[in-house]
Amino acid sequence: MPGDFPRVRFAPSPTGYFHVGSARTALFNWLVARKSGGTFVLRIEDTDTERNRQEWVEGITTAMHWLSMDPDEGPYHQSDRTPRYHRAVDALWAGGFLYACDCTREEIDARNQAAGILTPGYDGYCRDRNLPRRDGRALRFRTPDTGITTVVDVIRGEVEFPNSAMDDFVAVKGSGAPLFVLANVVDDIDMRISQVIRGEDLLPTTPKNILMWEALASLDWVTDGITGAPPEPIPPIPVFAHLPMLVNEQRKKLSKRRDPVAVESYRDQGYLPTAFVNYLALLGWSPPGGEEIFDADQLVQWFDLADVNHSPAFFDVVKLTHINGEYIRAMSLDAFIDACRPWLTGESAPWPDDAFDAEVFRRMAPLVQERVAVLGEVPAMVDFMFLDHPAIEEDAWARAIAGDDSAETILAAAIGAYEGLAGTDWTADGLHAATLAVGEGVGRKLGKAQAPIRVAITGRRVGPPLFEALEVLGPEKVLARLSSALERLRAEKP
RNA sequence: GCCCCCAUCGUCUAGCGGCCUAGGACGCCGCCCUUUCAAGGCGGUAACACGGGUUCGAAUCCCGUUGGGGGUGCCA
Repeated sequence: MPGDFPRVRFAPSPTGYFHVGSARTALFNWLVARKSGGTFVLRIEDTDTERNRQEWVEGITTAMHWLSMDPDEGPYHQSDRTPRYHRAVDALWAGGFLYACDCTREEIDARNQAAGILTPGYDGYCRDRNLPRRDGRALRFRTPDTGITTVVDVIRGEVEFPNSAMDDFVAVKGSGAPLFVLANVVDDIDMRISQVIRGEDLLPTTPKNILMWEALASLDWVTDGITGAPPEPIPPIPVFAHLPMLVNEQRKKLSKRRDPVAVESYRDQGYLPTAFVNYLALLGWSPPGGEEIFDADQLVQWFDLADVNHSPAFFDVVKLTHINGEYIRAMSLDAFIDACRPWLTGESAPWPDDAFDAEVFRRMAPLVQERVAVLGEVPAMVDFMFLDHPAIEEDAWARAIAGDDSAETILAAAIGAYEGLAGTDWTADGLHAATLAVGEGVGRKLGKAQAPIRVAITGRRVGPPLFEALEVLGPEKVLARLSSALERLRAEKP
């Protein structure tokens, strides 16, 4: 029920593609809303005009839709709300919570260095200079010198921050543009957010949020009724929940530069949204019964923020892939075929569109389904079906044909045996029996005997079961490829 | 430097004082099945960071150490 409490929000900054860490944060917010009948708000934090672009906003909503986590409200854009922030700034200024500052970063660093202080923070130089507000001067928030600010966190309990360690942070740029903490808090107030669920990297800024919230509350401000409800007094400070970081193998926060973090790229590789959500949920949380595979309904039913772990979790693509494989194998044949479609036609297919035969694929699909872990692997499993002359991998040729003394005999014998089958018993069983006999002729079990044939036909050493594939491919192509391989082999012989 | 968070197999985790000679899953190894590869079945490898307490009893509670991470922007 949109409008109902609790009200949670996912507030990404559109500075790139959709990050898996963001997806996890969005998921946990979405879960809390679904679990409790609350409202899931999407807010775009685009106050940094230098780094934000509209296309990234579309990327976020598209990816959220793909994961079935559409917001109940929004997206709201901070860039649409600047007048509102200016009102907040005026109120804070009038209340004495802000002061103007014209220090540059260089000046601050120089002073700190001269004083022999290694602390990179602001030294409070302008605190009592009573500089008037003027274009070009930043506005800093005056933080208390003493006391403690306590963050109430559902996951971590009460976390205490000494105010003395907090410097006077910039709330408004010299240009007059609001900065993160200010916009964030004003929005959470106006949108009546009751629970803030976000990454642990934001935990250290939370006391600033709280101080800002308290300042605004002391000004007897009113909300602007953005939700459609009538304006009312400032709501209480939200309860927080800081989710453990998602890290790479080096145990460092996932970075856009070094780690594969784009949700879009997982989609393009053929990961299923259901499997992706399933895996994401397993990072920092596990269901009471210990199940590892579950659907969204079960997840909503079992999920509880209080059960979320405290420690960082490695985003393990190997395990994600395993889970994706489980999902693929659990699909009905029709669903699998349907899901494969994007990889079978158009640019992502290694064959021309008119070479693709849906009926042929349907016959191969059950064999393919249990052999792939991501949909992107499908084309390579069946390309020999749709390519007139599938390329033979060099390594496969070298190992299974050129490097096998019996290959020539096997290929020749297979041609003879298969010719006899054409038109009479061209079935997987018939081909199986014939190949078995060919193998016996050179003293080989089927496993070894089929290798040169497989490579000659498919170009690869691994693939779907051979005889089923040969049956579907038909005698004409099979015999042609065997002959051509045999010719090449003889031609290459010294 | 300062502030904050975290600490069970390689990885994700179960464990919330006795049920733990620590369970599951992924990975890895071996065997079975087998037409390659998968899938499946069976088995194996592998962890409570360290030191003090508290307690009849500690992976579980407290303190410290060490280690890791995050923050410390006129980014979010």
